[in-house]
Amino acid sequence: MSKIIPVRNESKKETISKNASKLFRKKGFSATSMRELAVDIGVEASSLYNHIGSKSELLQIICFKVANDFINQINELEQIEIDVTIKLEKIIRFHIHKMLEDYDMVYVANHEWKHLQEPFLKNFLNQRKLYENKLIELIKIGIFEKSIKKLNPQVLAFTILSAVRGLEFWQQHKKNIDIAELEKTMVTQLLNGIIK
Amino acid sequence: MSKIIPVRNESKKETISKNASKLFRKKGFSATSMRELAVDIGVEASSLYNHIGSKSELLQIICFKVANDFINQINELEQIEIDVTIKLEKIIRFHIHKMLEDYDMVYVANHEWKHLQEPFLKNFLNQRKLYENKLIELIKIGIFEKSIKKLNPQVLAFTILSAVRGLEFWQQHKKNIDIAELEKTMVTQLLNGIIK
DNA sequence: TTACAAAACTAACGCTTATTCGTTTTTAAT
DNA sequence: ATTAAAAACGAATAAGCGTTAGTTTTGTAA
Repeated sequence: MSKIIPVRNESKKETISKNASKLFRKKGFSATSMRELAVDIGVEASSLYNHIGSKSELLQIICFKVANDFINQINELEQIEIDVTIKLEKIIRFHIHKMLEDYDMVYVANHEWKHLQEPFLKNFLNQRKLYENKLIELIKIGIFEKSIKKLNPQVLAFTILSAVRGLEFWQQHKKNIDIAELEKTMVTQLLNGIIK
Repeated sequence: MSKIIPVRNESKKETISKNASKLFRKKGFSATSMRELAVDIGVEASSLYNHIGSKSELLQIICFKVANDFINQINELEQIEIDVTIKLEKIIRFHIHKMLEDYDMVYVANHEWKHLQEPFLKNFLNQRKLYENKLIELIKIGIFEKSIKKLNPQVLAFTILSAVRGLEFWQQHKKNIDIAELEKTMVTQLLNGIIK
């Protein structure tokens, strides 16, 4: 008989979630079977149900963990009194670090959330919209304070989010690009542009 | 008995592909069943196989149609002798227009390509890399000519691609944002930055 | 050592899946 | 009206799905 062995001080549920993140990212939520997940962990599929409620629950855990991390960060940022442009820079850098640390989970939250069941789907999209709106508000302040160009704040926000959400590419080029250069380049491009 | 009725001068295969694009986008490739697709078209699932070879073939058609469109555009652009920054602007605008015209197909090509079977998967990724490399080369020329800032060309290229690939958000905000403003804002942000 | 709970196992359920088969209906050309 | 091809159908297939039930093994504490 095999066993689920949690690494470090993780619970077994966390171990399963981590493995699920990896598979959901690689194969997609729908194309990943509980039997595959079980093989990956080294246990029978039915044994997983001693620790989790359902396949769907795994997706919930992943998506809301990520959503909360981002909401928390932007909430903290709101409290601090620094220039808007510096806040934007911090947000971009946070996205880059999250994508580095929790690649699988962030990827799944970005790409597989549509397979959440109600009411979790609505809930997740509300969280997302909340985050987007906070970013838009930040940009509006910047425009008001004349530190940011007078452009459509919604588009500016979505472009930043699209750019950082697309950071998956970085995983495949880890060796070529070092993280400090990545950060510097993206922050410069998104905030200052690329044309001399 | 029902029938597959092609609109305009499309073939029936094209009609099926269009419908498949819509469903693959909404539900994902794996979560879309041939029965659902059949219902959408108004026919029995088995009847589809008079026109297509397999579910997988539908994904191939979609992904390679999109890949070819983008490759063709950047190839044409290579021939023209205009400033690099104007080429970049044209590329960004082309992405915006494609996302507007063929939303479902472009979305599927961007998000569901991983479900392609070999050798199509490798083939598609090669096409993608080819496109990315052409964009990187363009940026390198710009840096050499000193019209573009000396930053990591790979990161610059991927950030632009991430930003335009994320243009899905626009579909949900069609009413609020008009396309001319969208184009202007994104081009300005990505090329000139947002800070005054 | 005994006893209990946690967590593994095997086996199965009911359902859905993509696809195939043989047949019938429809369409279009002679 | 006759014929042949195209395209629909219903039924069936084999495989895979998430999940449950009942049972056995394992780990822990008295």
